[in-house]
Amino acid sequence: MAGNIKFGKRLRELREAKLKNNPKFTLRKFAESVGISPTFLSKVERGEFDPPKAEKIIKMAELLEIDSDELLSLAGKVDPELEKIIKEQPTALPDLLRTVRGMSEAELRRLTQRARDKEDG
Amino acid sequence: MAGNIKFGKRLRELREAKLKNNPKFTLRKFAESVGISPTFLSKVERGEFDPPKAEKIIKMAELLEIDSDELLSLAGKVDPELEKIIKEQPTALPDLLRTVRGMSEAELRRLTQRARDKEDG
DNA sequence: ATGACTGTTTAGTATTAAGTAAACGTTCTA
DNA sequence: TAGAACGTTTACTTAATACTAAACAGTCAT
Repeated sequence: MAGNIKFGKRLRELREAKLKNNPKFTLRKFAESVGISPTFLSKVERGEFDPPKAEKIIKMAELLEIDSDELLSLAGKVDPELEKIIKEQPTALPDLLRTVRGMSEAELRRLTQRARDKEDG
Repeated sequence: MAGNIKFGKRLRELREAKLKNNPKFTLRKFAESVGISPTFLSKVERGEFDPPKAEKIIKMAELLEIDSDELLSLAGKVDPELEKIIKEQPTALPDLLRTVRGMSEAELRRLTQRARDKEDG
């Protein structure tokens, strides 16, 4: 119930942009497509309620045709799929994450590229 | 309430090993040190209740003088600190994790070592 | 044979997250 | 001037997680 206004503002912005050329993006209709009540969406968009759970946020991102990581991040949540990935390597991946903590985004991108190279080659 | 017997069995094993040369590790006293009731610990150790939340598991690992990742992993949980790390790089780290998914532990260790080298050098 | 300490059982409670139904005032259209 | 649709408000609900207090039965030392 604390309310995250950044998430809400961005969501309304994205939804209203879509609404301009698609009448399926009214608050009521969008809420229905996502699987939540208009009541709840209204309050979330105005920061009166916390963002919905990750699953609903991912659904929203799909409908809005954007990358779900942006909305998840604004909501202060992490894609639950990442938790699954970590659980598949429950000692090596925590170690990796703790090691890369503090690295810049560019460094992380280079490391990711190197990991990808390994996979392919 | 499902009950995770592997976590419980291992916990009891570790606690009873400690108890052999330290009377502070009875079920009641250990429960108190961790900050949970003996009722709850008894049921958790016998797999009748789900493991406690991550924070309590980490406290247990400290008291037992073991690496918390083992217990967290048995409990099917992830160190909440990792979520914080991901949120610090909310696009690069999800990408990295999705990229390394499926890599063997040895490969992950090599990658971690490379990340560490970069940091130091 | 009592008191002190075990772990266990019975019977629940507390907290938090994640929402909802229905009515309301406003605007737009027919 | 009625009907339909919009976003909002009021007043609660539901579901899951994470536990707890108190009584109980067994063991051990005194």
